[in-house]
Amino acid sequence: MSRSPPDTATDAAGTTARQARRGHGRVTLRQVALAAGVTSITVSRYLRDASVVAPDTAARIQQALSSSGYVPNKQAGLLASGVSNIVAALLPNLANSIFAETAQGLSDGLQAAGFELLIASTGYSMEREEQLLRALLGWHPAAVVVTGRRHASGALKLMTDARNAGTPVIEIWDHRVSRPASKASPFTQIGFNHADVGRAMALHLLAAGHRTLAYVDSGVSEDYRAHERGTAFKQVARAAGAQVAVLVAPPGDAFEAGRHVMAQLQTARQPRATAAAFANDNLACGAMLQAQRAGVRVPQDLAVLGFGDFALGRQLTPALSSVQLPRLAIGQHTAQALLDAIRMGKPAEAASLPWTLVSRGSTAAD
Amino acid sequence: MSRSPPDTATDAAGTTARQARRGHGRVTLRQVALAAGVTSITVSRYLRDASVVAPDTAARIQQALSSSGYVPNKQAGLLASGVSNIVAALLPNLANSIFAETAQGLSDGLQAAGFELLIASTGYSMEREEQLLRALLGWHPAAVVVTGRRHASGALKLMTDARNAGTPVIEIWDHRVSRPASKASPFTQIGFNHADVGRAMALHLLAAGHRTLAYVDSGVSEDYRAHERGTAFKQVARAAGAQVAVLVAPPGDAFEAGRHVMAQLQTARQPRATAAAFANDNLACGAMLQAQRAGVRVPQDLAVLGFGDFALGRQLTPALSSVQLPRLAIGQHTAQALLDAIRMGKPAEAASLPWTLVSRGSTAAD
DNA sequence: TTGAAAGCGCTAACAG
DNA sequence: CTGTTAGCGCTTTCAA
Repeated sequence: MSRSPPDTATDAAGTTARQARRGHGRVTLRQVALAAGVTSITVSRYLRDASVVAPDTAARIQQALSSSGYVPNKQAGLLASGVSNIVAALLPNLANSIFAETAQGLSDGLQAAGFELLIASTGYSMEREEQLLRALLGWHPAAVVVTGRRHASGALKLMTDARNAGTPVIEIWDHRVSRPASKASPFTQIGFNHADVGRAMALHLLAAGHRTLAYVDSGVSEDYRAHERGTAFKQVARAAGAQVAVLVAPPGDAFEAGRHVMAQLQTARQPRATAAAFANDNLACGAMLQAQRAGVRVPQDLAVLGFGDFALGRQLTPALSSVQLPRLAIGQHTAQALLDAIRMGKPAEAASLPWTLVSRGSTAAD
Repeated sequence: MSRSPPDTATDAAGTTARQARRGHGRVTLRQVALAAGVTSITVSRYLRDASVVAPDTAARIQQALSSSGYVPNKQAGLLASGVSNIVAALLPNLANSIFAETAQGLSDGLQAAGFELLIASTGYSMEREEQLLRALLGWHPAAVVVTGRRHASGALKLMTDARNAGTPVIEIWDHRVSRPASKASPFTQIGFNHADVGRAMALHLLAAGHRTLAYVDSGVSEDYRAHERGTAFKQVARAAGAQVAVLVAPPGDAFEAGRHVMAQLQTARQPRATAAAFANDNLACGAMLQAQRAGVRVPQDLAVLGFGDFALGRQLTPALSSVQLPRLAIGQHTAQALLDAIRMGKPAEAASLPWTLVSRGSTAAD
């Protein structure tokens, strides 16, 4: 006998035509169709709406399907149909409960409508945001969700291109009315105005009679929303004739940072603040725990105001005053707006969502 | 003039041949190629390794590329190449810091290797896990990560099929040596043995002299790992002659639940427990805060032991004793194991990762 | 170093 | 109700 080429390459012609030339061992629609004695398109139709095929055909397809372990290939499906059921979302962070709840709201709303959520966290880095955005856009998502209105220029270009190609692009967790007529952000915003919150925080403390204030900013220097709240806080307080010191929390564990800042506040040489507002509740809680340990009375010696209204703050004694945010609502609302936009083929509608400053023991006036 | 059909349907025939028959307005490889005066395949090669094309060709391609806003279509790319760079991961929950850190570890490890993470949360529901698994498998991921070793039967079938098709499947957050020879789990496990932890928790409290114990189980009934810790805790404690009451935390906010359980412990008719172990740190912290409020001294009146070692527990006074877990390590290790497995074409290797019971003030013996 | 042809697995469009 | 044909955008294989 003559030697045949490497034995993987024998005559080949046999096995159901060109069976395994590039395939990857997975069951395809055609294999299911063959087993059911129909063509792929019929199975494809059955899969989307079983009622469009004849009952007995349906039965055979069902049979073939369940004995095969078929899993539809989405790459192929989306490529062929051109419609994507993916929504790409970029959040600064998933560990933080603030964004986790938003993700939950988004996820739930989309899941119910048959969309899938491709999610990634940027760690507050704009550079990483751009990279991730580029990668996620490769999936040609039906919509894109990003956090905030500040982005790297490359990211902005990608967002603009996507929007021009008809993909809804939504910026969440911020909402800022466009300036005069200049460079109004061209993307839909769903969130709230952080400067408004900063002002409300200042007014709350001023109303309780405080005239020497501190604002403790986030240690995450890229968290511009925290800075905006701080800036507005400072402006209002100073306009009212109060003194304001702005401190920046050290990076790392937020509880620890809060403790540290509290210790710092107590040893300040300048006139000692009688009230402090924090960039988030974790910082504020850390500060409260430190106060407890150091014998600083809250609110008598120092009033403490947080941001975010996390579960923990409500459990402290005294309970922490804070700003309750539409965490879940942002996600839910965004999901809804996205779905509407996708269906209508129009950009999504912007929305300003409500927040509430909740006054509790930690800022009670005597 | 004769009326033309609805004015969207005028002659149309013009635009660059069959241009818009099914296309979707996005820039394709071919458009870039046309602009650069080459064919698509050349651009494709350039994109993967710029050095394989002639320098001047490369220059023109680069030029065409950057002036076009081209974003590669991954659907098409993966379909054609048959290799996926997606890793699908299913976690019970993203809000909880315990899993968020694992996600972070996974994400970082995969990102560095050019893989993308498709992540979804099951809310501890096996049914949802199965649905999500089915959906995620449609992307034909390079590997699959699920949480725990218990799954719905449909999910198990999917996992088995995937593994048989050569896709590494890893179960994280658990590690249980296979029983005699019976139904050893066929999937790679990366995590730790929860019964071991439960035993260590009991031994720790017994060693401090406690003989009347309580175990506060998670209110999430599907969290079998918490139950396993509880069962082991009970067995060891009873074997040592101690009394053990098992309580179940109410569902809902964990801090609140912890408070509630603490109140319950103090009004129990049975012999009052002198030490309580909790299914997680959030419950334990809620209990500590309630104790503080109710004047129960920790550890003198009641020793408290948590699980998870969350940042908050360390800030309380006294600091919470807890079990420090390889949260991040599970993610990192899994990423590494996955990558090795994908490259080697072998199943990933199982691993038991270390944890530590950290003794602090809340369980200090007098 | 570049191109032509074929095909990944699926679905749109039009028959029948 | 079902099949045929073509093609989504990219990559593989082979040839030049």
